[in-house]
Amino acid sequence: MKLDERVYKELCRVPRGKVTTYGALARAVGLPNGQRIIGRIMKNNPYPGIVPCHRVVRSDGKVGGYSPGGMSGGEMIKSAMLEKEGIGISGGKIRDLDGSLFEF
DNA sequence: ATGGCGGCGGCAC
DNA sequence: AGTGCCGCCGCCA
Repeated sequence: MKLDERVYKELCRVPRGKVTTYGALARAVGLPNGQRIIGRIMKNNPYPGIVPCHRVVRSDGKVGGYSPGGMSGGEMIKSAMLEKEGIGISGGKIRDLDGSLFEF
């Protein structure tokens, strides 16, 4: 199975209301340092709407990028979606409702 | 087969 | 605490 497939599958395991990181996802598919590849794969996401690519965030607390179909400025949309799923965001950072950093 | 590139990560200022 | 820079690894020309 191609790497992409595994990543998408792995990503689907992430339940609504929770998030994962690029690095974690990379490790999950056997690439300890393949964070970049994950981003690439998200960009090429062939299953928009099926694979929750918006649920992938950066390990430093920022939401990270989002370019569905190559459109730009999708990061705000990404945050909006995350908040809809119960994930708190403020100042471009992922926060829990009480202001503490979100845990992965 | 080689080079360039990317929705990042971590350590160093 | 915030910003910058370099590193690492698979995919597509």
